[in-house]
Amino acid sequence: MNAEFVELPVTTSDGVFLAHYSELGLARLNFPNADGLLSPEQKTRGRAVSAKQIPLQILRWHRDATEALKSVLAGRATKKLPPLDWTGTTKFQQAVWRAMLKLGPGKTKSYGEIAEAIGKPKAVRAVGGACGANPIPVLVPCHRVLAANKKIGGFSSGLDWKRRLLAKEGINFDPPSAG
DNA sequence: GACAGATGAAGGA
DNA sequence: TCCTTCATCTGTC
Repeated sequence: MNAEFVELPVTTSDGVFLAHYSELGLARLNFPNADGLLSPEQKTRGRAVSAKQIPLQILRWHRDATEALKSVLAGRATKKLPPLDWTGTTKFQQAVWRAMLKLGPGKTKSYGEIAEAIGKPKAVRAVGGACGANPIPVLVPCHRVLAANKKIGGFSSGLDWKRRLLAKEGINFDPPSAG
């Protein structure tokens, strides 16, 4: 397959994300590195992309994605999402991600509740696996999925990001100080 | 076919 | 209340 991917940076107050677009829509979103800057790999790819002609359609998707990303980072609901390219993923994963898209800001569900929502209440561990395979974090709010006892669970891009995103939506996981 | 995983629940100290 | 162990289901190699 000769899938062409266009990579564009998304500058936010939390750093520079990197969005990957295919001809079908947004295919991937990379977090900034710890410094909030583009990683060396991202910088390299960015230079390569800058010389390309970017289709107008992708520029529109990028505008939608940028607005949506900033909305999420501000703790607000996303007004409009670009089409998401989930080519190469399984139906199960897509069902999990669609269930997550229904979660509004400040709302959380457990892995078990997500499993129930897609009609497979016992597939809680598989839901965790699908979350980890999520190529478009933040916009597909896998950070809003918690363990059953409201523990933070895990996050493929680092628990620090998960805590930060949840904190923006009014959900804090800092342990209550002893004193 | 076997193994691994971002879970959940139950039992014991 | 915390830790350990077992059961369950799906994805990947």
